Amino acid sequence: MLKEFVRAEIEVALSKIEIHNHAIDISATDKPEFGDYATNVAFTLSKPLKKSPREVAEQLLEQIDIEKFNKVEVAGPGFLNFHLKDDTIHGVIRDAIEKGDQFGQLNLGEGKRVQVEYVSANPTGPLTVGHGRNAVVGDTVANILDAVGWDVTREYYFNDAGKQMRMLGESVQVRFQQLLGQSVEISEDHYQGEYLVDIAQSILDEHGKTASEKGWEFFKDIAKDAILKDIRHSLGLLGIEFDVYTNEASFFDNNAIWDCLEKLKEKGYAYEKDDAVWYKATEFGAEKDRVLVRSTGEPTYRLPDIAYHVDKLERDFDWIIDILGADHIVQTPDIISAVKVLGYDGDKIYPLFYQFVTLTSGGEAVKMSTRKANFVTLEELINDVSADAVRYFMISRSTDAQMEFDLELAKKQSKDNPVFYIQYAHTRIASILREHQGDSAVDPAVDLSPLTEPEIQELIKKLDAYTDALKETAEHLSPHILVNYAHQLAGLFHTFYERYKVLTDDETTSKARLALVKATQVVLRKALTILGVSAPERM
RNA sequence: GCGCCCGUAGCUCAGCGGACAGAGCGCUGCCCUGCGGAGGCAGAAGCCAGAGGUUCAAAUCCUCUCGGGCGCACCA
Repeated sequence: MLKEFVRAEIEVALSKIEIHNHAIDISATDKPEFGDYATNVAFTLSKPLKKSPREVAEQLLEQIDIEKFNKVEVAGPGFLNFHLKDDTIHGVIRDAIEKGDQFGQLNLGEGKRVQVEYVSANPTGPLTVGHGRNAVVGDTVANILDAVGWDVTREYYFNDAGKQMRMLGESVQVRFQQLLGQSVEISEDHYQGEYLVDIAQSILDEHGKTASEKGWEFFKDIAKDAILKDIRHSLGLLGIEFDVYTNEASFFDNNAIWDCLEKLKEKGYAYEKDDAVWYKATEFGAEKDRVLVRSTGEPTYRLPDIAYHVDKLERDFDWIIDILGADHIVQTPDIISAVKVLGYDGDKIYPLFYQFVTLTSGGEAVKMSTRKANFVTLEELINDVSADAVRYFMISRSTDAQMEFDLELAKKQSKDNPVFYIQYAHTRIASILREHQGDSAVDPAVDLSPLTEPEIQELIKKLDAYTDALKETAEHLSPHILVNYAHQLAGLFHTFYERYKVLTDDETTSKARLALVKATQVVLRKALTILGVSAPERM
């Protein structure tokens, strides 16, 4: 890495003036006259050395091995600017071609086990656009951790127990009865969606009128299976698959929830009041205590959630990441504190919150409620703008940012989606390689000295920055950092492509540029793969 | 009322302690007989919500104010 090359030289220079273990910040510069990389160490050393930043910089400059650089100079109030030698920069291309898929690998996870739980949508209806952000963020975070050396388990928590499932069963039952011509009204609490009419119809087709003698559980089971199948289909379109599905109902079946409840009572963190069982959340700073078991005897979602997290911790993960919408911020601390009360290491649980996508259509707000059935399904969106565009959109911004998504605009502009800009760069590369006898023409030992143009050197430095981008993306669990990186890389490639021909009259130049193109493909492909976006040969 | 996130170009958003603030879309004008124009180049467009503070250095950190979103269920 070029940055590390610079860092090492600064460390040597610092040690000559008896400074050790001082943090060195190096940044890529945004102006050519500032060189390739710059450091601000002179500022941070200014105080301890009791000298002005400029003086420190001058002193440090004397200790730098100038021979290893094209030029090193003090600039502005005390920046130290490094101009690299062409040969140093060219090393990046050789590295990328030689290592291929192994280029820029990091092993931050060291094979440790992480579980990423995402989507976990209730099986009460099709996935909406809102679920899409959860799904794509979760899947990409899993890809990132996988790329960076973690042993990743992707998991979907399936809420197939509780009150909402009864509502689902009853809703389908009502629809079924309506199909038989009975005058039954669907109630306010029920799920209103048309998709339940379809399910009711399929039940009628398959089981006939006799099904009317069955209870709501019968309708619930069929509906649940049909909806799960539909959810998996939608996710499949985005290339999302899970390693493990955990059913909420299993924690009822094996009594895990009641074991948890007993232990919480024993430890003094659960108590009875008004016929309900409460969790002493106030002990951990919450505003009020929370209900674990309703006065009806039915647990709230909280109790199985606690049992589920105990289950996760017993499965020996080193890290547990829950991908959650902003509406879950208040309740998550309860789960973590409860798990700690039960003797587990709750600090292993990391909730990753994302802000909501608000939907508009031609400027008009579109509300999303599965129960009221006025939603746009994820699958509709995928069909309208393509899976790649949906994935790109969902992770192109910080998870902390609320996003506005205009359906009409998205459909109209789907060709202008930035994802195609990145993919087009890859397509151009693939096309060039086709025209030039493909990979076989790329020689890692080729003479790269013709690559002196500033635009080309910018591109090479960006290739080198891949590892930094990946590291930052993984450390912050922020997919959008890698998205921005890929976009910048594609931009620099397009500039290069417009300005310089790969096939020229000069064979040395052609070979060198071909190597650059190949190196760019290696890196672009790696980034796109992690983002879950295809790297097409043709578009 | 309390908690969490956000207020940066007309719109959607990057930048989150460093040297004159960026991208995409939209707008204006250029560039295809040669590796794919889903592209490139140039331009217009910003008191980085406001006010204090910390720092050699603040869009970036702290405090307050004003806007917007999401929560604060015996729904999940």
